[in-house]
Amino acid sequence: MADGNRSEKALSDFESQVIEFFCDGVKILGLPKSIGEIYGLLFISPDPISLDDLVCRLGISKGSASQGLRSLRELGAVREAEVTSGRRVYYEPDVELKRLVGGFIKEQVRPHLSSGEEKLDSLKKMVGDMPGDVRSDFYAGRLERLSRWSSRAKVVLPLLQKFLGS
Amino acid sequence: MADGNRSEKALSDFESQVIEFFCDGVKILGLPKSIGEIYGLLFISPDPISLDDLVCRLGISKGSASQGLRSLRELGAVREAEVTSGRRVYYEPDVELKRLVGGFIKEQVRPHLSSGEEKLDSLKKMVGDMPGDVRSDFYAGRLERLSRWSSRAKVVLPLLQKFLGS
DNA sequence: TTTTGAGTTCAAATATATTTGAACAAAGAG
DNA sequence: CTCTTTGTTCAAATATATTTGAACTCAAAA
Repeated sequence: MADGNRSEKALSDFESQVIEFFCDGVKILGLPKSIGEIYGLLFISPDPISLDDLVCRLGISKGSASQGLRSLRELGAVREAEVTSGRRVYYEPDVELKRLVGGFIKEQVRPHLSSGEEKLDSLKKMVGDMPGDVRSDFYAGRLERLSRWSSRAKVVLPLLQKFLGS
Repeated sequence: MADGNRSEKALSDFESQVIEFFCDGVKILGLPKSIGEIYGLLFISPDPISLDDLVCRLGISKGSASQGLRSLRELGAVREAEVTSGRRVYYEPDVELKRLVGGFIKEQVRPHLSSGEEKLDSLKKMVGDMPGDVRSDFYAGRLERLSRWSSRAKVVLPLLQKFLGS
């Protein structure tokens, strides 16, 4: 059933530019370009899109599309649509800034903060075991400062999400 | 004048771990590892440090050290110390979270936001020139949403800096 | 059960970003 | 003025990250 209606066409100039817009965006976040392409196309498409659509329209490999979609689902930026015509899965974007930011913080930021705090604790222990001289006092002060940075971040992140939810 | 007192020694285990801590940190921000190494050593050193010290102690090239220092100065994360014994320049870190975040926002975030807004305007113009059908209404809605994201960001960033300054 | 098609995985290929090092510039010392 | 020392630049080398594509799994259809 060759479906002339659907989306196998090349990207329009408009679509390309929207996609490029998102590529720029995800680059700032340190995510790969393909993620931006996929989310961009989903974002600007009125109807849900399947993996094969992404492959055809963006001209990327099935592997890229599959991995990109997984990352986006993990971030909560994309979800399966209800459609499910036949066996194929269709996807649609989550377009709520609050949820996008929340997902990014939860997946990309918090894990780093946690592991950072563990390392900080281990460093503090090292300083505790040092002979107490001027230098170890300096070190303790610096580590204290890092702890303060970390708790600031822990206070600010939820606040940030709250502000973006309005 | 071989100065046995100063810093040509290999990094202590403690110093290495602090530096690694900062390398992890800058990676999240999408900055190169050498930036983390340089800032890390400055952060944990009681006294200002010269470019040559960085080269010797971190085992990086002069080129890397020079470029890394420049980036850090542009970010406002590092400044020249008063010392200036002889012709050599010594550096010290800025350790105020508020200023570090402020510099990062100003140098890395705002430029992207600005160029993003320009691209958005151009996209809106494209939609304005489209024949007015259902699809162009959808596009206009999506672009409107992007505009809202952008203004949210512009409100939140100064707020963020304010909170970190307390 | 066998076949078909959607989707995943991962090692190799590619693309991108960082680091190096040698040539160069600038400025004080002799 | 010339020599030395300090630091910069940038093309090439290296390291890192992403993308591809072929082999695979899984589940539904025949």
